[in-house]
Amino acid sequence: MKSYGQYCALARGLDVIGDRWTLLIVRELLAGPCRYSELLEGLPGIATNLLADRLRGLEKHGVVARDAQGRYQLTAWGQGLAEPVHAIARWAAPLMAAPPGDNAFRSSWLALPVAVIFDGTDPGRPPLTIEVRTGDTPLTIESRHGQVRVVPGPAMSPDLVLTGPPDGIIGVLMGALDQASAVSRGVTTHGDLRQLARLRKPPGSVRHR
Amino acid sequence: MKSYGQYCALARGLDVIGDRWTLLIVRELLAGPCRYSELLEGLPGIATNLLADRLRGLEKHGVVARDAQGRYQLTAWGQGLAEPVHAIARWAAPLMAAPPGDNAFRSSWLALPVAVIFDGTDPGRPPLTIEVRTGDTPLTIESRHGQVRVVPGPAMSPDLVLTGPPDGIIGVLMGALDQASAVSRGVTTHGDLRQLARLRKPPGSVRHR
DNA sequence: CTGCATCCGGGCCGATACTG
DNA sequence: CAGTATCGGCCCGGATGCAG
Repeated sequence: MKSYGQYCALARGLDVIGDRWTLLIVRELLAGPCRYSELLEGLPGIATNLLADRLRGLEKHGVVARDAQGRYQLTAWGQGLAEPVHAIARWAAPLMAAPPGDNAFRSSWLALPVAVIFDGTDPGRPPLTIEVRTGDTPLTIESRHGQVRVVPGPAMSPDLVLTGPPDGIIGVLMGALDQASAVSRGVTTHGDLRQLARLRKPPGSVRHR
Repeated sequence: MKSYGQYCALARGLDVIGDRWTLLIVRELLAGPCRYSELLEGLPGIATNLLADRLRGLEKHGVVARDAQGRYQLTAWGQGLAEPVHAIARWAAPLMAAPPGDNAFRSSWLALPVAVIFDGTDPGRPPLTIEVRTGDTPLTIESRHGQVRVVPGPAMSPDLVLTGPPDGIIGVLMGALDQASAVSRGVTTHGDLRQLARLRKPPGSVRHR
């Protein structure tokens, strides 16, 4: 992309990450190192040459590097994009109220709303294991040591199991849907939904970065 | 722009603000309502039809609205873009170490680094008035009631006056340049630079949103 | 003068085919 | 598996036109 040619941090930042698809590539890499084919799989709709172009650009700018196995991973500076990405996702949360329609979905993308909803470290947050069955593959949300993280695959002995379409799952995780609304959205639950509320941050609490 | 077609908050957000120039238009509007011609002036390099296109798109999506005088302004939702914009600017701060070269610059763009450096409300922050003479027009940084804001135009009786090129000014505001380095960067100061340090946030302090 | 619309050349995007 | 090559089409950028 052509540079904006402006001496402004926003413009110079967008010179690096403003290209189409670039931040979505970063979203994939925020989950950990990825092979080229994994990126293609996680970015339905991208053309292969564009993915190669973007990765070259990100590597040139020092956002992405190759590891020993040739996988792509974020540099320390690239990891810093978690905050802009979360900020955009938080701002765009109202857009998720519209149903997926024919939009593509990968269950790994749930890591983003989970990071936004269960942000930061909270010593008072209880441990909990949630298995989520939606999209292409099951996934586990784990609350441990006051932090919430997402790992691929099913859980061994989950406290809560959520099954259903992605919009319903996100509504339940956000706390926007109660048990009855969740059912009407096609979400079936095994376990007590109220455990989720204890994972969310109380409003006005201190943010840890 | 074509939609990414993904059920993901980041992708859906970028469907709205991911187009080229869009976030720079938002940057301008974060300073307050703007006429079309003011936007053109603050966005050197943009084509007039693109500005019109982007404004239409932002209006359609509910990010921007017209006020009684026909000026463009952010909606309540659009104001929420301050956080993503600040997050990108914070991430891109290292890119500002490279000198402006032939990049364009507007002194009003200093509002962004000022918002990032002197973020939030801090009751312990002393009142202070700084006049900055750089770029196209002078501008005043005011610390009042624990908050720091930028207003156009010179100050009546500033505690500190900074004159010089934009990269030097930003270095001084960040605290990256001491008095001697500032001079070597072409910045002349009237007043005590140490007053600036009292405006910056102590690391690890609580963030208020 | 403000606030756009139109036109057009060039470059980027998107889909497919192909290769080491 | 991990990209490169190619090509049509759309979007971007710059100049110009024009209505209120």
